[in-house]
Amino acid sequence: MSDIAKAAGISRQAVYLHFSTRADLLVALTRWMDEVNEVDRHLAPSRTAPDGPSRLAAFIEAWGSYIPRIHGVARALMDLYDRDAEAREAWDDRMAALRDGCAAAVRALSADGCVRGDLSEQEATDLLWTLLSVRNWDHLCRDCGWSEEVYVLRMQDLARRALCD
Amino acid sequence: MSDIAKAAGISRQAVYLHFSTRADLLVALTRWMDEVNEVDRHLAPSRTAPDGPSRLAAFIEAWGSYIPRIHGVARALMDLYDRDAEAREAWDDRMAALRDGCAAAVRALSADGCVRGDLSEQEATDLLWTLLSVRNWDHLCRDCGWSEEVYVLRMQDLARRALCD
DNA sequence: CTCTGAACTTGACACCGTGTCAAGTTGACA
DNA sequence: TGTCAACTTGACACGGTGTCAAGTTCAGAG
Repeated sequence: MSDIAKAAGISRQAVYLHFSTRADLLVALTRWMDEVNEVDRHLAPSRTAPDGPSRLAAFIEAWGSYIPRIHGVARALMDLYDRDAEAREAWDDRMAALRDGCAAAVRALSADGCVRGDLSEQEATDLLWTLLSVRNWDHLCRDCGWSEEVYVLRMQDLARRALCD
Repeated sequence: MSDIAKAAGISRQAVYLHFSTRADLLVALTRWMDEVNEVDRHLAPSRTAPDGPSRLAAFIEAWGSYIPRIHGVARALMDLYDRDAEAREAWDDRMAALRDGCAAAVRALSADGCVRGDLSEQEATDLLWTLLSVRNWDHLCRDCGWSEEVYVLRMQDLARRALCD
């Protein structure tokens, strides 16, 4: 909070005039970032994709270009996850939104008959949701040094292999 | 530290007679758990597997039965990661060990000519390493409610699909 | 049997970060 | 000119980590 106040050029106490707690600030920040980043506009190509596989690819493409922009806040939010109920709620809410996207992609695949027979829609969604986690992006792009482009390409490929016959 | 002292039936200060910091304690705990869990013995079936694919499967099997036992400590160590250099070192060390296992599995696959042509050995290792992360286990087995058996089966399948033609 | 030293005790204290509170300042604008 | 919101300084409580000092307990070596 001191650092934030310093960066904003106000006193530490003044920050509390706007956000009641550190978690509250982070939550407001996520909301603001969603607005600024125009999530819906980025997701449009995914929703209008002609078939299951291209919808999956477009979704991963959108997600892959979104993560780097929210990454810092996401990390801070994850850090608070175990210690603050509001932060947990905010994070769970964002992750639920991601899961919805995954579920929609899986349904589109399923409608095209592309999903493996031995995988329930739920399991397929779980799997995709896990593959696309922020942690995995972090691991591949930060720890392993993959570029964002390579991440998207490899993840598109991986998801298709994981979910389709 | 208070909780640990209470659980051990000694005073909080006495804990510091044995472990200089919280991180030091966690690091010692990981070492001790590795001994108790006989990591090497569990990894033996993987090392003696007749071919690449079965080595991969055996490795994932071993890892999948190992994670639940270290999970609590792993979480605590991950939590300290950003705040304590020693904890970071300990965690990185364990993850490097996991990566070695992944690299060995990839080499075994490669020797059998099973690895996809468009994937370098390093990329394949990165991918497997990411798939097998503790976070992913957490996500699938805790958040998604997969059983440990299902995790192993699905992950074996996923890894094969991800790495092989 | 006594002395020593290791393991432990109690009871302080410093430091840091979060969050709270009170009293005073500044400046726009009705 | 007076009011109100945004801000200031300066204090404080609380919880967690880590430190320090002084005293206790007890097994075992001499």
